[in-house]
Amino acid sequence: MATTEQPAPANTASRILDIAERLVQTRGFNGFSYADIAGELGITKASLHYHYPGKAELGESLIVRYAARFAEALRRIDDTIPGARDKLDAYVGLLCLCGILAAEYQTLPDAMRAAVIRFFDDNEAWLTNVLIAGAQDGTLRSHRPAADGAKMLLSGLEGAMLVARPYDDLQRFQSAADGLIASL
Amino acid sequence: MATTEQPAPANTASRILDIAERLVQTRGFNGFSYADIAGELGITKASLHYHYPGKAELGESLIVRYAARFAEALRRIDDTIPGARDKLDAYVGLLCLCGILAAEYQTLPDAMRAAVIRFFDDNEAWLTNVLIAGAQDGTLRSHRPAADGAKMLLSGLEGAMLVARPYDDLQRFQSAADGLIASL
DNA sequence: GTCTATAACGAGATAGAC
DNA sequence: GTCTATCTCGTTATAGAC
Repeated sequence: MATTEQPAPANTASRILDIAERLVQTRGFNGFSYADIAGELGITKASLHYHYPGKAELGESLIVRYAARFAEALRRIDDTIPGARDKLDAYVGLLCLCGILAAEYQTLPDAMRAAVIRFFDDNEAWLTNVLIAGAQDGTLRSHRPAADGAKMLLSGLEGAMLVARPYDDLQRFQSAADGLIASL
Repeated sequence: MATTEQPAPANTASRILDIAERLVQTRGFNGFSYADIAGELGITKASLHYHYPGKAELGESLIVRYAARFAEALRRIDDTIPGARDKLDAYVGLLCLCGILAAEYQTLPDAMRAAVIRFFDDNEAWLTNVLIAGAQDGTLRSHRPAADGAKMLLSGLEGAMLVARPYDDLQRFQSAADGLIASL
């Protein structure tokens, strides 16, 4: 039964995060307000404060959830994709939220700053492992230490997202990303 | 006479831009207010509106001046540095303002958006020329079309600035930049 | 060219009823 | 859990005196 089953409508708290996440990615953390979320969700600003006492807590929950999902996605890549190069291709499709938060870093609440740093550190560690594995099995050239390559790759991909943003051009991002990976 | 000559104290209008430029680079365009500038300059917020009617006009003047200075610096590089690789090293030292504006793009006044796009386009054109020259005289490898290399280099450098920001680590940026250029 | 004073608005946030 | 009502603050901006 229940042949017309819909995906369970998420509870309010997570729907708030869904909307906030989209707004952060397009306008930055300082570029949206409680009013934006409330309007879109059809409830009042006051109700938002029931779920998240303040915008800092909302932002922290946001980035914690994002980091957890990201870590899970990385695990899935590790479990299902063998080749280093293919792993990197899959990785490119994940990256999103933290670039814009890096740009806003100086104006973010403390808890969010720490989470942003942690996110980059985790990404770098994961990338380093992939580059090491790729160098060992010969699928990637290794002209430099894997840790340096990981830093450059992360920087390059975040930058490609950043620059592609004004052009509103996903293709621009994808080809820059492809070029970066091809150079490894 | 005038042995103790100081650099002529800039007029108010340009001192406003000086302060605003520094604030944009650290906090983003939406991360500072007229009050910040007024406080630092020792005048009132109202006086700022005499020089720049609104924040959008201030932002536009800011980026126009920045782009002009940047173009002049590029000309100087072209005039004084022969090698493609050395040109790129000098270029890395210039880059600064526009990365953070790219991140904020969706929330910028229209006039600023256009200027941001123009800035990236100009940079890409200049880089493309340098890469072509370097390929012709053999000082740079040319594994891909110069225009693609220019896009990747610009993205990579802006990204390196972006990611280095939370770590407050100029060395991190410099080594990423060196690595990018070395890969050419 | 700079000031005081104030307008007009939007932001995040709180109290208390339902 | 959501509402109405209100508060406080910071923001951009304007009017008009000096």
